[in-house]
Amino acid sequence: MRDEGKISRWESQVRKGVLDFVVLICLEDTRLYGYELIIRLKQKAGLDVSEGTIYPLLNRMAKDDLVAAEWVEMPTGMPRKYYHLTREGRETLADMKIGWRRFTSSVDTLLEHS
Amino acid sequence: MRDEGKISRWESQVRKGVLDFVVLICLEDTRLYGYELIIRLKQKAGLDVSEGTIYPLLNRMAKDDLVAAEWVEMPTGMPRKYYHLTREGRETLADMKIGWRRFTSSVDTLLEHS
DNA sequence: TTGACATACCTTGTAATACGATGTATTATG
DNA sequence: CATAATACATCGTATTACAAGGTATGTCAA
Repeated sequence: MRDEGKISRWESQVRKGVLDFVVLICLEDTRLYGYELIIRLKQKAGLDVSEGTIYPLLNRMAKDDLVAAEWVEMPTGMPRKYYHLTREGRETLADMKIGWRRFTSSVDTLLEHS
Repeated sequence: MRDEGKISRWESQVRKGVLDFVVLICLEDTRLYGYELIIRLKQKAGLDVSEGTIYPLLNRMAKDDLVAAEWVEMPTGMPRKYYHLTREGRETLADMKIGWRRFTSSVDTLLEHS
């Protein structure tokens, strides 16, 4: 029997590093709140990210001034904390895009040469 | 002034998850010893991986039966520990290749839709 | 010959962080 | 009225990359 656990553990590892990146991508054009981000990552990229991951991550990025947030009272239900990119966040995202392309083509080169 | 640290910390994060993957790729066709692996990752993929990273990683993968190793005495210098893929390592690598493609195209989809 | 450098292995400590579990509060639904 | 969904948050654990430091051998220039 094939050990699925080893693969999913690996996929979790891969997600790890790229999570900041995909979150910034999602926030590039729209303001989103945490819970929405989780759903969007699932639907648009097939990424299962838990709440215990996303909320500390958003806090971290806010502390690093990559994103900023404001509370929005809803006519009904819980208030939402909407996040958007800061200027610094956009600059960082631009750098990450370059880094991402460089990195994936490195891996692809390795893949081809084998 | 632009904060380079934030990017390089991120790149370190990205490498993290994919490191097992690229190491298995490198071992797909040839036997390599740890020190050689470090040099090869640097030259072929531009990945700076330190010894404190690679040796524990190889031990971990050996414990997981993805790779196996044998000592080879050299006519001169330190003996080398040559690693090669096990059958299980090849199966895992095949799964990882699929996972890698799936994952990168998810990210690319996000990138295009923004 | 001595000291520096390269090769080659390893371990220990630390810091970062993903994730499950758990908790709170509100509203809708069966 | 209980359950589920929405929406936030935190805590503890486990994983792990990496710097720093250690061991050993060989080469080569000063």
